Amino acid sequence: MPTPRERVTIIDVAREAGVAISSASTALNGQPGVSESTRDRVRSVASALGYVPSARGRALSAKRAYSVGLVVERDFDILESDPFFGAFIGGIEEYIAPRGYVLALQITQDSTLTVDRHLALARSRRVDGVFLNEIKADDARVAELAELGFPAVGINPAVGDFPFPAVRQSGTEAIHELVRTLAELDHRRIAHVSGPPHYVHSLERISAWREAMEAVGLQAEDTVNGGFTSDGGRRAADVLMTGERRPTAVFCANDLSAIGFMNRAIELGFRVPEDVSVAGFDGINFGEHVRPTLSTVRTAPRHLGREAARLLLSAIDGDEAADSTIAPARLVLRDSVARLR
Amino acid sequence: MPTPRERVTIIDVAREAGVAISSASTALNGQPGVSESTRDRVRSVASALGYVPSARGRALSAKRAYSVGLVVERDFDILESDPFFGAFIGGIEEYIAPRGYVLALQITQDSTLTVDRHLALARSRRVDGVFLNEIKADDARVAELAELGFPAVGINPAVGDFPFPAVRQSGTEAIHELVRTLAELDHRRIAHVSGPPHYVHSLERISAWREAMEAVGLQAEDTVNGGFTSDGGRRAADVLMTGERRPTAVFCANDLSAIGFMNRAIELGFRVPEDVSVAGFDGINFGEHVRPTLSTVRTAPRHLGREAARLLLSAIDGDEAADSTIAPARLVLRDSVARLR
DNA sequence: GACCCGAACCGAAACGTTTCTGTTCTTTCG
DNA sequence: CGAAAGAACAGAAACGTTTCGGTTCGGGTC
Repeated sequence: MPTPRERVTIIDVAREAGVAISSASTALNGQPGVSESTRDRVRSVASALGYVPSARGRALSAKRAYSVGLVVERDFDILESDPFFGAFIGGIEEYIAPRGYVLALQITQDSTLTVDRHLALARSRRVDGVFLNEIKADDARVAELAELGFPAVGINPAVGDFPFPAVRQSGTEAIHELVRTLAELDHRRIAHVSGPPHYVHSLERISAWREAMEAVGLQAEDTVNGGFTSDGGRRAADVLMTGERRPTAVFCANDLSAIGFMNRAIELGFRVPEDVSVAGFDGINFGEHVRPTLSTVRTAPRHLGREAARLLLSAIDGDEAADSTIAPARLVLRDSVARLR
Repeated sequence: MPTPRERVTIIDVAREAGVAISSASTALNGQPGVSESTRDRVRSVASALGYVPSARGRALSAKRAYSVGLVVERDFDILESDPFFGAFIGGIEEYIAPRGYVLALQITQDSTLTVDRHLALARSRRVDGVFLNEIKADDARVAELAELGFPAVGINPAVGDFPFPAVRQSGTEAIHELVRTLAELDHRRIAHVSGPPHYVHSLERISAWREAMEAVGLQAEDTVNGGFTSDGGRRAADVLMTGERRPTAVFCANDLSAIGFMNRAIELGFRVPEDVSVAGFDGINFGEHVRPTLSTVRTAPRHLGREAARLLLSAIDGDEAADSTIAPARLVLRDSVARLR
C-alpha cells in the first residue's frame, strides 16, 4: 500500500502566491474583487501545486453536499436483471455529472429500511435531495420528507396532491392501444398479470387495462399478481393457462414477468403467439432477444432519469420548477402478439 | 415546495443539556470520559430535539467522507442490459451500508473521462477509496491513484505487481472444463467470440480458451471480437457462420454476446444446439430465459462486490488486508450445448 | 494534613472552504 | 489640495464536528 501524501490546501496556495486566503478563494472561483494579475498568479500557483479544492471543506461551507440520493428497493439477486435501474441511473448521471453533482446510491431489501435510508440521507445532510421512485400508495417517505422540507422529486407519483415536483410518463395510452389491437385481432379473453398492488404504478397499469377493456366492450376479470419478477410471471402462467377461463392474450405489467409467463406457457405446451399472445411493459432490451420477440410498451427510463435530475437540482437551488411530463410510452408490437386462430 | 427548517446541531444539544460541546460529542459517541448520568441526559436531549449529526461536519473533522466511489464506463443505453453492474453494486452495498458508508456512483461514456472521474473523486477527497473495475492493460487509473497514495481495490486485475489489494475470481478452470466438455461431445472447431482486447478480463478469457484448446489437442484459431454486446455477438455470428471454417461450437466471452450470437445464428437458418453449440460467460439470469437456455460460466458478481468492499474499507482504515480469492466460476451446462451430429 | 491521581468536564483548535466586513491605497472630481 | 469613491486585498467568522490539552474536584494514600 502506498502512503498518502500531504494534501495541498488553499492555505498553501495563498501563502505561495503571497495573498490572503480569501483572495485566493476569490481568484480561483472567478469572482470579481481581485486584479487580473493576481488572479493569474494564484491560478498558476494553484495548478503548479496541484491544488484541488476539498469537497469536504466546500460542502461544510457551502451547506451543500453536491450529491443527490437514490435508494433502490430491490432484492440483491433480482437487482441484476432489473431493467429500469440501469437506464434511469444513466439519465441521472447524464444531467448531474456536468454540474458537479454525484449520485449516492443505496440498495435496500425491505421497505421499512427504504424509508429509514431516505430519512438518514436527508437528516444527516449527506445529500442535497432525493429521488422518490417506485412510490407506494400512502408512501411513508413522502410525508416525512415533506415535513423535513427536504428537496425531492417524484417519479410517476399518483395524480393528486403531491408535495414535490414530479416527472411523469404515461403508459395509459399505449395500454389502451394494446388492448384495442388485441381486440381487433379477435382476442376476447385478455388477462392481466399485474405488479404488486401496493405500488402506484402497478395500480395505474391495472386501471388502464380495466378502462381499456371496457372501452372495447370486454370484461376485465382475470388478473394475477406477477410481482414484477420472471418467477411471478411463470406462476401466473400456471394459474391462468391451466385454469378454467384460459386467456388468449395476456398483458403483463412488466417485461420480466412477461418473459416468465411466456416461457412457462411454452413449457406447458402452448405456442406463443398461436395459442396465447403475450405483451409486457417497460421495453427492456432483452425483449428483443427472447423468442418470440416480446411485444411491449416502451418507456423511457433514461429520459425520465434526466428530467428527474433536472427537477431535483432546480428544487435544490430553490427554484420553483414546473412538473415535467415526457412523451407517453409507445406500444411496440413484436412476434409475441398475433391474431387469434 | 416546503421550506427547510432550522437544523439542530450538537451545539443546541450541548446547550440544552447544560454541558460543553465536547462533552456532548463524547457522550453521543459512546466514548469514555463522561458519567453515565450525563450521557443519558445528553442522549435524551438529543433524541428529544431530533438531533442527527451532520455528515458534512463529521466528514471535515474526521477526514473521512464515509463514502466509496465506483465509476462504471458504459454506454448509457447498454447499461440497461448490463449483467455485472447490478449484482456487483448489490454486493458492495451489502457490506458498506451497515458500516455507515455510502456508494458514490458515476457513469461515463469514454475511457479518458473514466480516468478523470476517478482522479477527481480521489483528489477532491469526495470519497475515501475507489473500486478499480474492468481494468485495462496499462490502465491509467492504477498508476495515478497509486501515485496519489489513494486507497483502492482491484477487481480481477492482471496477475503480477498490482499496487492495491485485489479480489479475484478465476474463470480459467471453468473455461477449460467447457472446452473439454465440447471436445468430448465431438466438437473440433470451437471458435471464440472475445471481448474488447484492451480489457484484462478479455485477454484472460482468450488465453484460457487458447490453453484449453491446446490441452485437448485442438487448434485455437478463430476468434472474433464481440465487444461484450449482443450486437457484437450478432456480427460475430455473421462472420463465423458464413465463413469458410464454420465452427460447430462457440465460446463467447460474455452472455450478452452469446445471446446475440445465438439469435443471429438461428436467423441465419442454423439450429442451436444441433448445428452449433453456444456458451457464454457471466451467468446472467436472462440466460435461463432465452431458448435454448444458455450454457455459461457462472461468476459471482455479488460476492465479488462484497469482498471488494471489505478490502477497500480495510484499506481505508489503513489495515493491510490480504488479497481475496473467491471460489472459481463454475460451468453451467444448459440446452445450448449438445453433442455434434 | 499534604499530596497525588483519576474521573468528569470544559475550552479551543483543527478540518478546508466561502463570505462578510474592514482596511488601505489609488484615483478622480470639485 | 482635500475629500469621496472605488478597487484590491486582508482578517475573521462561519459551517458542524472531533479531539487534544487543561482544569476542577473528590477521594484515597502515606
